[in-house]
Amino acid sequence: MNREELEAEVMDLLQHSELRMTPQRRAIVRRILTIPGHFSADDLVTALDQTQEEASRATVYRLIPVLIELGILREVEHGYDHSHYEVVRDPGHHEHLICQRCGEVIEFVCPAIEEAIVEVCQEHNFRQYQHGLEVTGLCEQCQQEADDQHLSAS
Amino acid sequence: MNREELEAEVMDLLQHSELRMTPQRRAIVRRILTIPGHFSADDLVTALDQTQEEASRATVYRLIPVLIELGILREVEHGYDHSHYEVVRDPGHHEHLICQRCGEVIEFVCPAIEEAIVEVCQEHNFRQYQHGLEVTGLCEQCQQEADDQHLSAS
DNA sequence: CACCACCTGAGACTCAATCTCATCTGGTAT
DNA sequence: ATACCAGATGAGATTGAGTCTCAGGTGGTG
Repeated sequence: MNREELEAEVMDLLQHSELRMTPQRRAIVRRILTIPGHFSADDLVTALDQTQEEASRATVYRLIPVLIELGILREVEHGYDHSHYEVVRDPGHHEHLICQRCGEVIEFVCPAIEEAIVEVCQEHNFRQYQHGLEVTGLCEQCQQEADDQHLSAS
Repeated sequence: MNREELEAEVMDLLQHSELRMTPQRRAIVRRILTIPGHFSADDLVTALDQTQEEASRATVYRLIPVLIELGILREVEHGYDHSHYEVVRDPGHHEHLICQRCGEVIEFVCPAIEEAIVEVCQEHNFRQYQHGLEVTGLCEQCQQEADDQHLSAS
């Protein structure tokens, strides 16, 4: 799905919810869809400030939970900083490997994990909305660097 | 492993790192090990304040990342509030089902997921330190209540 | 085209988390 | 024992992400 189609779909979703379409909300959605990776709420505020598009911090912060509720955004916790979000682009939910040292985020998909989660939810009669798996550790390069550092220190 | 053994092991870990053993650090570790479930940094500060044990907020906040680094604590994100932590008690790492409505946290273990993660890490030459899987949605009771509400609203 | 429930923005506010810096101390070397 | 100092501490100031307030604005329906 390309950006235009996605934007149309999202706008449609908003229109058919009980929400009003306002220039601010359109601007926020448009901006979100042009951000390639993860972003924080404040990144959004800053990005909107820099262009002529108008949407205040309060409005941005108010819209984010709504977009999560609608399944358009998903919260991604990096664990070190404040909240980050990403656009849900189905199909293919992905999980994250996060390097503790350099902060690199490697995305991967794993059907086996998806299936296992569905089974667990059935066992517990839990209705899954979203899930997020984050594996923290060291990426290939940082393993090398960390090991070198450790050797020279001892 | 009971609490005394765990405490001894943790103290040993601290002693053999480059860290100094201070009364404050001992107090914090002892307190952490007596908390049954998840806790926030501020819960810890409050708990220490209430007893005669002494450790300032700054000291608590300074020690938490160290304990995570040592693998003694793990960060658990509830996503709605500030950071929460839990003691790593091996074997049997568990994942979390989190109810968006009432906040209940259901823990579960799933060897299939653990295995899948190990495989993915091997594929990416990633050295795993920790992982956390959080599934958000509705618990059994809240599904019922949310559905009832939805019906009466329409 | 009038109406009003919903939306917005500026800025005050909250409070978890971090920083500062003067003082203290664990643990090693002497 | 004891002197020494890198590392640790605490009280309080500071930061900053996120929330709240409230007066005024507006989308969209009847």
